[in-house]
Amino acid sequence: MNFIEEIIEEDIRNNKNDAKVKTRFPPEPNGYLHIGHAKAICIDFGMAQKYGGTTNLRFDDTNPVKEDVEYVDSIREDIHWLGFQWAEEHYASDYFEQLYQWAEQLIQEGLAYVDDSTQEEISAMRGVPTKPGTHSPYRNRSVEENLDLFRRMRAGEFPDGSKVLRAKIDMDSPNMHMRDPIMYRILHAHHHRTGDKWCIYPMYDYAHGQSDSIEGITHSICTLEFEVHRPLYDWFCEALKIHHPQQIEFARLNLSYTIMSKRKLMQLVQEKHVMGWDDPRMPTICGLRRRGYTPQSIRNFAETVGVAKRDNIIDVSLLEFCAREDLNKVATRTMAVLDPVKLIIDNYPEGQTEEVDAVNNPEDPNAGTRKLPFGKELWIERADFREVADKKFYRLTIGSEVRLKYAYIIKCTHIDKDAEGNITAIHVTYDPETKSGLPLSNRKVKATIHWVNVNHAQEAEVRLFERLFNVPDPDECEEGQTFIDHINPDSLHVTKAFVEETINLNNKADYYQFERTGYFCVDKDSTDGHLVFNKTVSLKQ
RNA sequence: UGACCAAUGGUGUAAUGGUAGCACUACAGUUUUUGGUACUGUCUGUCUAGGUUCGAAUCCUGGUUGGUCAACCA
Repeated sequence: MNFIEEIIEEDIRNNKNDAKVKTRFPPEPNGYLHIGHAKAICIDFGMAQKYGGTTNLRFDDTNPVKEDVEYVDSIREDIHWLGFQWAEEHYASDYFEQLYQWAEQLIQEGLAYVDDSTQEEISAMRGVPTKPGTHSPYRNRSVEENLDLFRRMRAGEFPDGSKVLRAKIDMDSPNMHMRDPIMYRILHAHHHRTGDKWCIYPMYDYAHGQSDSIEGITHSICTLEFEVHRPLYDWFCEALKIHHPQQIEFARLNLSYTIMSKRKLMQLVQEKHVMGWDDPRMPTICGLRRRGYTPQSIRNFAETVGVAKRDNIIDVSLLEFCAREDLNKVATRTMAVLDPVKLIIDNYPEGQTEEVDAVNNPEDPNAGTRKLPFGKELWIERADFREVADKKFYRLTIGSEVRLKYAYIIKCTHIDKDAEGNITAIHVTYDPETKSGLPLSNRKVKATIHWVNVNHAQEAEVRLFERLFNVPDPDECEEGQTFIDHINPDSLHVTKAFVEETINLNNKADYYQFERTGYFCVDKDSTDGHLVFNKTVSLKQ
């Protein structure tokens, strides 16, 4: 049981909130969701599910200059894809009028004032964490003057940045957020939902807790950096005498060999270090989706990393483990040769083709079988043959035997080479008595290799991905460096492969395992005559 | 020279005063028509110094280390 569950169970025992649980996931629509958000989503929705409650989706759209509907749509899609359904969809901007009324109420009670100081002056008066701040000369304006000014702010009488509304709290507080925090700023900006109705916009601290309160949220779960905001969250709820949700903070997810900051991910996209937000190398949810991760694997990952308050860097190998674990159960097996070399069965009848049975998924009997065309000339992996083999290599070498999966046991006799010494063909003989299913096929051989028929395979593009960064913590930089300097210049390899001809856009599985190689999925760049596969993750070697 | 938060194997995370466990990683072995899967095993841990207690990873005090906070961002 994690510490959030402990808090919730304690609250239920004490019949707090009538023993109900209601959470929310509150993204700002200013970027795409990433694996860190996936963790938060799994916690927000997971806690409510576990305790019989519901979860709202609320867009924290209080800053019109950064936000856009493009992001709203992608966020909705990503949450659904992950497998969660929100009870209600809300927008902080839906509460602007209520928030405004509450602001007037605080002014009436002498708890808020309009400040004409410049940004620089306010910053200077706020002081530093180790030294108290000083009072603004506007701090003791009358209620009437404050009210008049605030109403004229709303009416649009003042230019951007000329005035702000501040809460009157404590300029001596060791917590910077309590030093008369700004509640409203003037922004003559077009909002993606409210249009030009408003020219003053509430700050996060003035909007978030009250939005939670309006929705009747019981447990407002967020990341650690908001811990210092909690006294302010509490202050507004108390000052307004409204329902007071409990803010609970947990440590955000960090993943080795990647970055998680929205700003930096945006930079990767804008500077074209990647193909887009959904580039399979990106830690975004849409990137992982395109990479071939299953929603289940991401949910398992979020469950496995746990929830605590200590800073962490999760090893990407755990994410990869979760991918393999789920993909092993659901991926359709197929034969694909990524680095082909021709194999010729010299004693196999010229022009003959026979069908062999192949299992679609050994982990799932219901997945059935399919027929594969076997013949005299096959493609096999170049790496499955070695001219000089050491003891640990037990695949094909001159004089040795291996099994061609679902077909025959073969023995290598000799090889052809070109002028440069590259192997152009591998000659073998087969034993007709060893066809899979026949009694003699049970003979022990050291290895089984995969193949595709030269005359039946189709060519496909395969995109292989390496880590986007070549250091575990790309944010750790030497003087004068940035995370950009840690980008792995070799993170994308595009190659041609031969795959079974049965796969096409009308007849494709969601997830494939290329036997003995790894997990792959069909990329959206595919067209009818040209399949593109993305490698999700290798099989464990 | 501030306040707040946190410290358990290489990485995460449990143990809520009573046998330090689990997962990943790494390495061995068994099974296998995928060098996959499954199964078994091995290695490695309570930041530090005191205190309370029959007994401390757990409670207390000091220290050390890491993180957060000084946007009209969220």
